[in-house]
Amino acid sequence: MKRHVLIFGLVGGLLIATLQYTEYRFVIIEHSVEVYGALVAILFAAFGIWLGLRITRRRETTNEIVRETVVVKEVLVPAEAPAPFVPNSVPFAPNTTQQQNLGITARELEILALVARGLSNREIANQLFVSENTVKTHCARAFDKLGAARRTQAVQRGKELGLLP
Amino acid sequence: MKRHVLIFGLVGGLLIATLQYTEYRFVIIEHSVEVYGALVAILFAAFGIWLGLRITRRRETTNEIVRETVVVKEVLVPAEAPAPFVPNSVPFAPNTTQQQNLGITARELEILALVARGLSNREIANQLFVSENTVKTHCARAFDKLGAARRTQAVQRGKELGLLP
DNA sequence: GATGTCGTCATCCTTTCGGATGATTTTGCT
DNA sequence: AGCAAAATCATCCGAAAGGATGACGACATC
Repeated sequence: MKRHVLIFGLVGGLLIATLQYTEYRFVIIEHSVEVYGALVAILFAAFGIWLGLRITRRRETTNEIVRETVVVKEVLVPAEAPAPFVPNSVPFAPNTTQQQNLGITARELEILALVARGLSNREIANQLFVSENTVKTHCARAFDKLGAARRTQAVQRGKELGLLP
Repeated sequence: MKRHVLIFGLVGGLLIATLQYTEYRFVIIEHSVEVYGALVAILFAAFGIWLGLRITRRRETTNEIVRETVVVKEVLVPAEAPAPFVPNSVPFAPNTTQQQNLGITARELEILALVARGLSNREIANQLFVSENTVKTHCARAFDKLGAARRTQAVQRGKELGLLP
C-alpha cells in the first residue's frame, strides 16, 4: 500500500523530469505548454485510475482475511426464523472500571443506555421525570467523556468499552 | 458511464486552460513549469483515482452476493479491562432473510452500517463519494422500512434483527 | 465552614436530522 | 428496446440534537 505512493512519487518525478527535458530538446513547438499539460494530465489520470483500482481491489488470494470472507458466504439464516442475535439473556454487567476511569457517573450511564435504545431526549426526559434540558446536559457530558460528537457515536463507543449491552 | 468521460474531458480542458491562464498571469516564477506539471499531475491523479473508483464500483446483484470485507478496528483498552465485547473476530453475516422481507436494499444496509458506527450523514457521504442528500434519502427509506424515527432507533432495530453486527 | 461533586434546569445559538416530494440516471431483467 | 427497481440529487421546512455557559441546591468530605 505504501509502495504505491512511492511508485507514484517516483513515476511522477521521472515523468516530469523527462518531459521537462524533452521539452527543451525536441518538443519545441507551438503550444508546447498545452501539449505538455495534456500529456501529463492524461498519463496521470491513467495512473490514478490504475492506482485507484489497485489499492481498493478486493484481495482474493492473499493470506488470512480471505479464508474467512469466503466461508461466510453460505451462512444463510434458515427460513423466516427471527432468532435475532439474542443480545444477552444474561443480565448485563457494565464495565465499572472503564466507567470510573472515564469519570462517567451512574446517571450519565443510565441516560446513555436509554439513548442506545433509540429514545429521543424528550422520551428519556419523560421516562426519568426530569426536564429535557437535564437530559441534554447529561448527554453532553457523557459524549464529552466518551469523545463522541453524536449520540450514535457515543453508543458505539459505549458498546466498545463494555459500558452498554 | 459516458458522462464520466465527458466530465473528464471538460475538467481537463478547463483545468488546462485555467492553469495556462494563471501561469501567464500570477505564477510567473522560477521553475513554473515544474510547478505547473506537478499541479496537473496531482489533480489528475486524484481525479483518476476518483474516476477509477466510480466506474468500477461493484454492483451487488441478486444472484451473486458479494461480501464486504470486514475491517476489524482495534480499540485500545487500558490494561485491566477484561476484553469486553470483542466486536467481531468472525466476519459478520447479515441476516439476508430479514433484509429481504423488509425490502432493505444493499445500499441502504451499507449506509445503515455506517450510521451504526457513529458517522454523520456528511461523513458517510464523503466516505461513499455521494452527496449528503443521497445519504439522507437512503437513511429515510431504511428508517421507514425499519419503523424507526431516529437513527439511534434504526441502529437498535437493525441489531435486533441481525442486520448489523 | 469551605470545597467539590452531582444532579438539576435554563437560555442562546448553530448544526444536524428527518419528512415530504419530485426529478433524473443507472442498472438489471425480459 | 423497454420496463421496473434502485440509486442519485435536490429543495423546503420543521424538529431534534449539540455546544457553550451560567446557576442553584443537595450531599458528602475534609
